[in-house]
Amino acid sequence: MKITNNIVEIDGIDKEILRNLMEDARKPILEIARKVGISGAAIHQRLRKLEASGLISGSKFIVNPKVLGYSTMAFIGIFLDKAMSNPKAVKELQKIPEVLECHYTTGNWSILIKILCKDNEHLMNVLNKKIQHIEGVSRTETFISLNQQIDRQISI
Amino acid sequence: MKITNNIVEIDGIDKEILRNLMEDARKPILEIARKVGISGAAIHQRLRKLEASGLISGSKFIVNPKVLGYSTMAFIGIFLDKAMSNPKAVKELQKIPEVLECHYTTGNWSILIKILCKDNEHLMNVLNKKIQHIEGVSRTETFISLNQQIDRQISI
DNA sequence: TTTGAAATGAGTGAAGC
DNA sequence: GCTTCACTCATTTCAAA
Repeated sequence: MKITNNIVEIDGIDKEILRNLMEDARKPILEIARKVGISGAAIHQRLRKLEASGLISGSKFIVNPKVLGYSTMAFIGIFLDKAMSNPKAVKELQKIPEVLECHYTTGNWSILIKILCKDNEHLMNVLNKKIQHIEGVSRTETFISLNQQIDRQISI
Repeated sequence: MKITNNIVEIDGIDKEILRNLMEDARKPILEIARKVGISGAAIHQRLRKLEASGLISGSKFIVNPKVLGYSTMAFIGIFLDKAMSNPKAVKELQKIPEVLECHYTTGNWSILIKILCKDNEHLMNVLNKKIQHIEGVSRTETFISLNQQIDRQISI
């Protein structure tokens, strides 16, 4: 592992370890060890270094929202009255559990959010009863995702 | 666990298990067992059922792209000549590793993608040399994320 | 950075309530 | 659906190369 300008460079074994764990966070270290041909203890130590470098920010179980009845995903562009209102608006958006992502963006809107609802009615309620009521929000534009065709992490 | 209309409903213990593993996929089952007060084997059995129900779609290590030098995230709205071109365009987008998400959306564009690049120059190259060259792509609109303020999964 | 060995702790499956 | 028990396997640490 090499660090230049706060950018980490990793070698092929680290990449192999990460690729395996990015696919399945519970894959046993020993199994990876057998695959890449070094001892489990070595992998263990490499992982500690990767964590210390900040490259690994954790691990997550992925739940399938559709099985819980959440099948409407949408992007919403939000216009704010003044740029000033941003931190306050984000604080309010945090409180809405349906909001999965929130980006401060260049271009048309001040904020772009990704939201996940059960159905269109649920989406409408969140929009009209929650988002539109946030102080500073003047207008919104909604784009419903009819189908998500790609969903992945950075490739290593 | 109850299943109605293909929608799964889970009880408080399942929620507790999922919440723990969504936060840290490698958290030992026995540790969760001690927290929620039932045996490890019982948790193990519940997890098998949750997997079988399709609620759990796997687990992932999360890498921090900034540490690898990827610090420019953007959303790009893509206009396609004809709706027909969609499957072909998606196939081409699949081949571009910088593309993390791809949604077929209602509204202005045919497609909305999320993309992660090292810097603005890298983003410009992907746009001009890859995306604009895809057959059927007529125009694009780019929104750079200056700051991602929320990033989470569905709340359980 | 790697290794092997040793100790602790976790995952798994069967049987019984 | 939970429990306990027995077994196997993984994780973690450490000293040494």
